Amino acid sequence: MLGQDGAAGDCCPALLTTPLDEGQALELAKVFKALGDPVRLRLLSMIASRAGGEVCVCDLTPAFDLSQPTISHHLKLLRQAGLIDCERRGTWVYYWLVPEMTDRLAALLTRPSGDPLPGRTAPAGAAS
Amino acid sequence: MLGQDGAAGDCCPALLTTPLDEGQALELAKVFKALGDPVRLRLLSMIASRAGGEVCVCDLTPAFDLSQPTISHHLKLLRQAGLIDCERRGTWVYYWLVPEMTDRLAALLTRPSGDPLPGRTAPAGAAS
DNA sequence: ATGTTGCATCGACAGACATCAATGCAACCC
DNA sequence: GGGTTGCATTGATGTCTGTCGATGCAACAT
Repeated sequence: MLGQDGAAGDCCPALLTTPLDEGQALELAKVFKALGDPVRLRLLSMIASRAGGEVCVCDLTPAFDLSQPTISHHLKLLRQAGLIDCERRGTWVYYWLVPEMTDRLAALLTRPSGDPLPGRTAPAGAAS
Repeated sequence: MLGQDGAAGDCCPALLTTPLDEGQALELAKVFKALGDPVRLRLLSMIASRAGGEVCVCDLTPAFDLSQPTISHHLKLLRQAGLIDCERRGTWVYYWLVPEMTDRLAALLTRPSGDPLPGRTAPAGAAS
């Protein structure tokens, strides 16, 4: 997976400075695909911004005009992407953010400040 | 769009600290959806990491086992998402990264360091 | 003008995905 | 026990999406 590759020389795929290989691209795409839906984005946002760090599903479902199974499905995808995790406690199930994953994505999308993206040399006919 | 809302009180959607509203979620989802495909991720990575800041399509296409129309299609989606831009120069078309967009995404996924995500209080029955 | 090359667009098609109603299952309450 | 509530899973269905071959169009070469 993408969340446990602290093994050898593969610390961070470096999206913006080195061409991604196929394997990395496949893993990463799964996570971004999970973020590529407005319902899941709102779910993630509601979970992440919750004081206490946890949300009960029963607090999420009524915020949408969608059936309960649909919300459950979206939560499952977010969990499979490693973005959230959950636990059953008595009758209710609580979800929380996995900040390590969002941290990783943020790092991927951050360009190194020292020797940043080449910054393309003003193209010939682009002045206008 | 998402790239020009420097207007009033909407500087940055704040994915992780405030619940996203439906409109913001829809716009953001378009961008993440564009990133949610391994081919597009590799294309973006190849474009972003290119010395000089630009890549000719003719340098991208042969790197994939896909037809030329398919690559063209993916480039179009990345461009519509605001992640890259392009320009025709003579016979060739050159693409480059729009760093403002990746910067914005990185900011969205970065949790505020001062008073960060509540950091959930160790759940009651989770000690095992 | 004619041919060639680089890239975008079109139309078609198979596979993936979001959604729902129905059902299953666990935990609680009586 | 039986009933109820909270959530996940299943199966079905309509829509979206990745892919291709065929075609169109612009720029260059001869």
